[in-house]
Amino acid sequence: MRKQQRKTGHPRRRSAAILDAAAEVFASRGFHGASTQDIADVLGIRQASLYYYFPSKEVALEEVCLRGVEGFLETAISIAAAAGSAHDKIARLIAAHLAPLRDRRPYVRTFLNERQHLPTESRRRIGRLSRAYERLIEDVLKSGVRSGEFRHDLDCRLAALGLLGLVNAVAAWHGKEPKTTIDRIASEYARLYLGGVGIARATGQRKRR
Amino acid sequence: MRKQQRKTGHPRRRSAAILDAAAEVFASRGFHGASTQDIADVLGIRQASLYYYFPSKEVALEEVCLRGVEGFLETAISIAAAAGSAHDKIARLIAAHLAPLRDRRPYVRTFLNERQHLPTESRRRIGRLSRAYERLIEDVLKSGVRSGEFRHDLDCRLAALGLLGLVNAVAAWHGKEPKTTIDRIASEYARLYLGGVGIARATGQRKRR
DNA sequence: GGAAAATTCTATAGTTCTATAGGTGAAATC
DNA sequence: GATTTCACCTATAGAACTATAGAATTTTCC
Repeated sequence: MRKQQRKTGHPRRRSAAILDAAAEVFASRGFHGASTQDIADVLGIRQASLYYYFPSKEVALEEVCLRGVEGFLETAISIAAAAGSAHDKIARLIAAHLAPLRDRRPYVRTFLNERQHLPTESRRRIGRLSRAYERLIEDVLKSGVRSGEFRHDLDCRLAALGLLGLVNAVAAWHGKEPKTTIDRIASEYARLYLGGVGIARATGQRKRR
Repeated sequence: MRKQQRKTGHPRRRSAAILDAAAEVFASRGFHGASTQDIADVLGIRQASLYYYFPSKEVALEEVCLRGVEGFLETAISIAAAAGSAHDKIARLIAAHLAPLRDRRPYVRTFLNERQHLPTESRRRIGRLSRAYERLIEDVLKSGVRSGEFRHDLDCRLAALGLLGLVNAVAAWHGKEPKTTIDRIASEYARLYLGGVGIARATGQRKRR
């Protein structure tokens, strides 16, 4: 008399679906706002059945957050290490930072908004990752200042934080904004960040009213 | 055998202190992560005593969020309506947006991060406010494009969202970053947003007065 | 000093939520 | 075709949390 339909398939597939559901629910309602019941509802299984896949809600958060950050630092390191102008590197860093939003937005959002609720240990570990990432951006900016590409009086720390604010905010609205592909955002933001909103290479002073 | 010290003073004072505590706790642990017990602990009173000041935790969130947004739209409207270049308006909008972080950061943070948990009605109301605010920024950008101050191919919608991302992120780290005053952030971000990180000199953001 | 108002207390009902224990049927393996 | 493993199930213990009721204490005001 069971009316549920079993999902057959490889175990990998199923745990992935479980984690997807958790990410979805954590992203939209927040870790504490989401109950394990909510996650189970998405999957069409019973609340207690989730505990076959993870030992606690907190561990589920850890796994989601982990998938939310994975790759970020590595990719950024390889971009920074490659040859090229600071200009190009910043543009590539922006594109690489936004790319994961295409196929794992709920994971990224959960990482960004809910990592503060991780247990102390993993929160610290992830905090170190974040700081390394920030420093890496800051270093690229500094190298751009040294090479003369960027303003000599640029506050690289503030500029790095600004860049992160700019790109991280995308996770919050992308998907709701119509007709805005990740590619488009990346190229527009790169332009914005590198050259500002103004007319970058105009010769004369703008007219003022 | 009561060891607590009563805070005497005007009723206004006391309710303000209660709301401060709620804002503090909501900002640092999130609405659902914060218990009424946590708020009471900050104040040194019993959990149930809070219900003398508000009828439910949700209403407390409403009041905190309301104080978190109040003034934003009004200030922005008057900046947009005033005379001056689009350049100046953007700079002033940035400064005005950051100003409340000086004296009500927990309120602003709670608004930014927890408004999604407001009951439907007030969430909608506040949603409308936010959208009006976004549109206003977008309009200033558009006027800058028309006047020739900004790039003719600027995507004003994206640029407006970018500006908001930039400034809203400050709420998350200001206070932890050492030696970074709101004034300094405002002027550096205005420069960044208007002229980018590169050595653009075209548009007259020079200080004159 | 005494009445009224304001503020906090104790005690607890009632709900919601996480997590555990043990069972069941289907699928995979031998 | 018997056995083991997998992926769920039911039932519930136990903790945490919101909110109410009514008493007690402190402060304000005359």
